[in-house]
Amino acid sequence: MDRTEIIENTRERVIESISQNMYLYGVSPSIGRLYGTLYFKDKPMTLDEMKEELKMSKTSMSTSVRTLTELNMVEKVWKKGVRKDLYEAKTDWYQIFIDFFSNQWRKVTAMNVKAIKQSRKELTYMLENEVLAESEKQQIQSDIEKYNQILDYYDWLNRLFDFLESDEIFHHVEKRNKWSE
Amino acid sequence: MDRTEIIENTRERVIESISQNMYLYGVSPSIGRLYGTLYFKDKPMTLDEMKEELKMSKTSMSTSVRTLTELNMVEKVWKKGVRKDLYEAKTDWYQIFIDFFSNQWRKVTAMNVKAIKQSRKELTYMLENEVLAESEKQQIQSDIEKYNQILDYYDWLNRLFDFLESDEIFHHVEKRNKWSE
DNA sequence: ATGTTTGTACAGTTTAAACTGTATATAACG
DNA sequence: CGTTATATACAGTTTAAACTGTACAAACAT
Repeated sequence: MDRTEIIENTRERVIESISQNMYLYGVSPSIGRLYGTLYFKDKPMTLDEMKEELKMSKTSMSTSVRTLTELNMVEKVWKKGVRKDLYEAKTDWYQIFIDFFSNQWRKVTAMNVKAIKQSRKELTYMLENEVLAESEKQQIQSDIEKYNQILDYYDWLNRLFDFLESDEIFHHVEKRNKWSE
Repeated sequence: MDRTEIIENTRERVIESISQNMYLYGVSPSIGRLYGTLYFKDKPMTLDEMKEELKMSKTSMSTSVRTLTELNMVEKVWKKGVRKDLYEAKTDWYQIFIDFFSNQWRKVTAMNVKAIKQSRKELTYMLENEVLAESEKQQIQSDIEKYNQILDYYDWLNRLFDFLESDEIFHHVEKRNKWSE
């Protein structure tokens, strides 16, 4: 095994490890492997280069790159004279982590909040306008209380995301250069 | 449509919304629906009751409950005289959120760190013990620098999890009772 | 002990996600 | 303008995940 091969293997191991773990961001291992590949290439890549490197279809590369773009993990770059689209990996993992929450989680919680408010509205209406048996009333009030607690939680979650998005978090959990220079 | 049905529908909407969004925790919609169902039942449930309620197999209920238990979203409870296992939903979503990171994310980052340290070790060895062309040397040093940056990031991430796990986070992003009493 | 009940392993089936190849729209170039 | 190159929509295929039913092991009751 020659040296170039060893270097290649060390990379391969790390890429594999990154890809296996990217399910935390809700993407498949293949997409993870693509990100890993882009991460180690210091130049931007075209879809054809990715296809070649990963031995996969161009269609897959296209959709995967789109997914990674939506996650803010990859961006399209322009280069004069090059017709093909070029993509490169973003390398600021702190930012990627924070963006993931701000984008993905916020979207999801917003949908939940909507559903809950609608349900709460309907229950409140019943409570105010209908003649109810005592057991029904308690049932409803118990549900409304649950909804309220969930709303408070989502409110907290959003403020947490604000906290992360502003760089305030780095005052309390600071970046350190323990390993890198 | 009578009142009981309306109440049921409002719950159903919220459960559906919860279940659709639980992919953020890496679980399937069915598992989300199970959690939602348990969440609204104020009593613990047996596997047979879940099976009945969701019209699914007992095997699925068993594995789903296990998954939810690993996520700290459900816990087994004991009740004198009842032979069947009883499970109930945990309701402290703040804690669930934090536990998710402390457990799942930490596990994953630990694996990544291991792979990276191994790779870095091999590269460092080459650098110190082999005669290398200048281009190879630069290649290796560039990779090592990448590994170091990743390690610093993971170090930060773990300290962030510490920050969440200690209740320090609640001093900066406090719980509020805006909706609930 | 013996018989019953309950939870889960496992193999097989169904359903959904990932992936490919072709066909087409859009943009770049002469 | 016509021609060529590039990315993506879409239908079809493959692969993986989710789910079920049966069979068995562990726990309990008698």
